[in-house]
Order: sequence, then structure tokens, then C-alpha cells
Amino acid sequence: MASRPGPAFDKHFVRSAAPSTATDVFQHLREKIVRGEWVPGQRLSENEVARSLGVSRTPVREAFIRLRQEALIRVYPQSGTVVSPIDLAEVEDSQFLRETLECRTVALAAESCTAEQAEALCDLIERQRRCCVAGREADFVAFDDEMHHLLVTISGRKAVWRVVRDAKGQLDRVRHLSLQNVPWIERNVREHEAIIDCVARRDPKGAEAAMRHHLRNVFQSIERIAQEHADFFESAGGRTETA
Amino acid sequence: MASRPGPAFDKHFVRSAAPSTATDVFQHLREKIVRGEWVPGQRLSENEVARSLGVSRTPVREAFIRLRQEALIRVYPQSGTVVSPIDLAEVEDSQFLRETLECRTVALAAESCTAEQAEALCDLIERQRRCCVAGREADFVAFDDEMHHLLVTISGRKAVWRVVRDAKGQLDRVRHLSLQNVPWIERNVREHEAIIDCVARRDPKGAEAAMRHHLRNVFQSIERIAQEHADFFESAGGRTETA
DNA sequence: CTGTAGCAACTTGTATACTAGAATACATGT
DNA sequence: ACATGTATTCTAGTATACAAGTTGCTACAG
Repeated sequence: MASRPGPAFDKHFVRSAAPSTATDVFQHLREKIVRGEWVPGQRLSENEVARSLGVSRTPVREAFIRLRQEALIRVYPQSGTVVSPIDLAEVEDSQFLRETLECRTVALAAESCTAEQAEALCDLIERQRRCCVAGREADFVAFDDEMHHLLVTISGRKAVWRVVRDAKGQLDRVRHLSLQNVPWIERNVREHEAIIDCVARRDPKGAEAAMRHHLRNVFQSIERIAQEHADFFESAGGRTETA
Repeated sequence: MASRPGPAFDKHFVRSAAPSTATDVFQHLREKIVRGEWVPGQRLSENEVARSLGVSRTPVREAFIRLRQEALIRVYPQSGTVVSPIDLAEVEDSQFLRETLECRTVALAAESCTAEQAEALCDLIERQRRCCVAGREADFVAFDDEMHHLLVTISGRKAVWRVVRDAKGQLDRVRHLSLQNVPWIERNVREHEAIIDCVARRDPKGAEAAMRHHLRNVFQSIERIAQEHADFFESAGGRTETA
């Protein structure tokens, strides 16, 4: 325990900035699942994924570990791995998480929003509008994410975003089961505008109400989609496997 | 994509029940950190941990991945790994998460609590009382965890517990920097009793208020401890590294 | 034709070997 | 004495090899 050579103990290390293979694989796989390219119940194999991506099993395993913690996959030791069936209870809990947290953070954001921040928000809304008219759905989803993220950041509770993002992943997964159409995007943009308006006007109560209205609308469409794709759902008893 | 031998696609696999080495290591390391046995800033090494536990690096790596996702450690590629310094902003965010979520879930629990559930809660309180008079602090912490967990479960939002548990980990870490004394435990038990009373009496408003009161008291002691151990904290700019 | 035992091919879990990078120790020059 | 270049030794990331276990097909017995 004495004079080992290693790096300094109390000083900080260089920077983290880790663009590792494992992280790339993780983000790749996460998108496949959240965007519905890989459907619930679909079988996965570490070997097969590794081969198809041209890497070894090790980074794929790391990605699987992280996906498992987000409850996006289920790993059955020595048997196999599947994309998590959609547990309706888990989806509802995710909605609960999102609504509970984002309604509070957006109110905080409305209390402390600066002019620059308000401008950044309006800028994102403008981009969303353009996606809407151009029908660029994928980009819209990205800007949607960015806006919600920025709102949490403005609230000063940045650590909350990780939770919201995970919950959002579960919800988006359901949403992507169904083709989205332009009217749907239009409505979302309008609701976003209402939220941003309140935030920019420093109206916490209004912002919270607008956010709640928005999230509940999103959830309604999710429930509708759930009924149309009952085969991807499981009744109950699904292990969450958070260990 | 045709007739591979593998297991059935739509049927479920056996059961998960995975008591793997990696999980054991993870829980072991998590306790070391949360309970303060390993202090913030302390250096870790995959090799050294693997040797000391008599396993290979692989399960240790898996544990490290999970600890990293809980923000309990920081991994600097090719340099080293340290127990996360305590970021006061992150601690505050954890408190925010806990208070926001548990105050809502306890209100839900108060709405739907059955007689059996109420009895289970009272039983846990009784055990806590015994720990209090016997001075068995470690057991008290366990029952504390169990009670909060049960309350979330009763609320019907079981997926919320994972979030609360992670946040609680961050908070407990700070709490364990300071020796806890019996009067502190006594006050906690009293506050717990107040919460459970409201839940058993089906009083959502009261339960929420009691929970908020309780959590804020806990947080106050955390802030006091933070001031006494400023050396374990870092000022700002700490990478959360959630990637 | 039916049921069962066993084998073969797959799965994930673990251990080991190798790579590239980072940080200290030390020797060497000034 | 001090600065600097080099070498050693650590680090985590990745690749591969091996072990333990499960699944489903198949061949064989009834």
C-alpha cells in the first residue's frame, strides 16, 4: 500500500472523452431497439452481433450489460438474449417517471430561464418546424430529444436527465411500433411551442401545465399503439432484472 | 435467418435467477463504496480487485461498468479508476429525485394500501425500533431500505424503485462519511412512524407531507456532513459521464 | 407411430493474452 | 541544482480461448 508507481492519487487524470468501441456499439444497438428496428422478443446473440459489426465479443458484452440495465434487453444465462417484450406496467411507470420529473423541472426552468437560454429554445422550436414541413421525422425526434434535454439542463437538475432519458427510451420504443405521420408531428410542435412560451415568459405554473398536457397526449398515442400491437406485449410477471 | 437450432423465439426461456460472479462482485464493491469503506477519490484497479477477490478481470470489469453507470466510480481509460469524488450538485439532484418521486409514490401508496400491506409496514417499523434500542445501526439501515422499497411497491410503481435506490446510494454515501449515533436513528424511526401512520390511515396528503419532512431532515444532516468533509468533495465541472 | 435418451450445436460466463496509451522514476545532459 | 528525454510499469480496452449450461433435433427402442 506504499509507493506504487501509478498516477497521482489526489490529482485528477487527464480528460475522460472516451470514444471507445464499446460505447459505439452500445449506442448503435440502443438505436436499433428504441427505433423499433429490432422488435420486442427478437433474439440476439453476442457472437452474431460481434461478427456483424466486425468487433470481438468483449465490447458487445459491455453494450449488452448497459442495455440490460436500461431494461431494453433480457439476458438468460447460458440460454440466450432477447429484446425485452414490452411490459405495459413498465411503460406506465416510465410515463409516471417522466411526467413527475419533467413537470417539476420545467417549472424550475421557467423560474430561472435567461434570455440566451430562451433563444436557444426558440431556435430548437424553429428547427422542429422546419422538420415538420419537410417531413423529416427522424430529425424531428432528435430535436425533440434535444429540447427536453435543454429544459432539464436549464432547470439546474442535470442529473435528472439520465433518468428521463431512460424512461423516454422505453416510451419511444412503443411509439416507434407505429408509423408516425405528419399531423402527429404538427401537434407535437404546437405543444412544444406552448411549453417554451411559458418558460420564456417565466411562467412556472403554465409551463408545468403545458408539459403535463404534452406528455399525457404523447402517452395517449402510446396506449393506442399498445392496443394495436398486443403481440409485442406481455401480460405480467416480467422480471425487471435490475439486480 | 431460417432454421437455426437455437431456443424457441416466442416462448420464454427458463428462469433468469442469475447468481453470477459478476453480480456478486458488483454488490460487494457497491457496498464498499456506499458504506464509505472506500472513500471518495480512492484509487481502484481492475487487476488488484480481481486478485483480492480471487477472480479474473472479466467479472470485475462488468461490475465496474455497472458502478460507472451509477456514477459511483469514474473510469479514465488507460489511466485509472477512482471512487467518484462527491459532486455536491449531484447529491442535490439525487435529493431532488428522491423527494419528487417518493413524495408522490407514498401518496399513491396511502390511497391503495391494504390491511396486509399496512401490517407489513408496521412490522418493519417494529424491527426498526428494536434496532434502535439495541444500537444495531447496520440492520436499521437495511430495514430503512426495505421500508422505502415496500412503500414504492405498494404504490404500484415498482420500476420507480430502481431510480430511488440509485439516488439513495449517492445520498447514503455522504451520510456514511460521518458516524451515526443513536439519537439520529431514534428521530428517523419517529419520522418513519409518522409516514406509516398516514399510509395506514389512507391519508395521502399527510403521507406526502410526512415523507417530505423526513427526506428534508435527512438531507439537512447530509449538508452538515458535507461541510465537515469538504476534502471529499469537488467544486464543479465534474463529468457525470453517463454517455 | 410414439416416447425417450443422448448427442450436437448453440448460448452466455469466465479466464487469459495481447495492445495501446499514460504517468512516474530515473538517468543524463546542461 | 534543475530541466529534459527515456525507460519502465502501471492502466484500461480489446481479442481470443475455454468452461458450464441449455435447447432442440435425431436416432433408437418400445
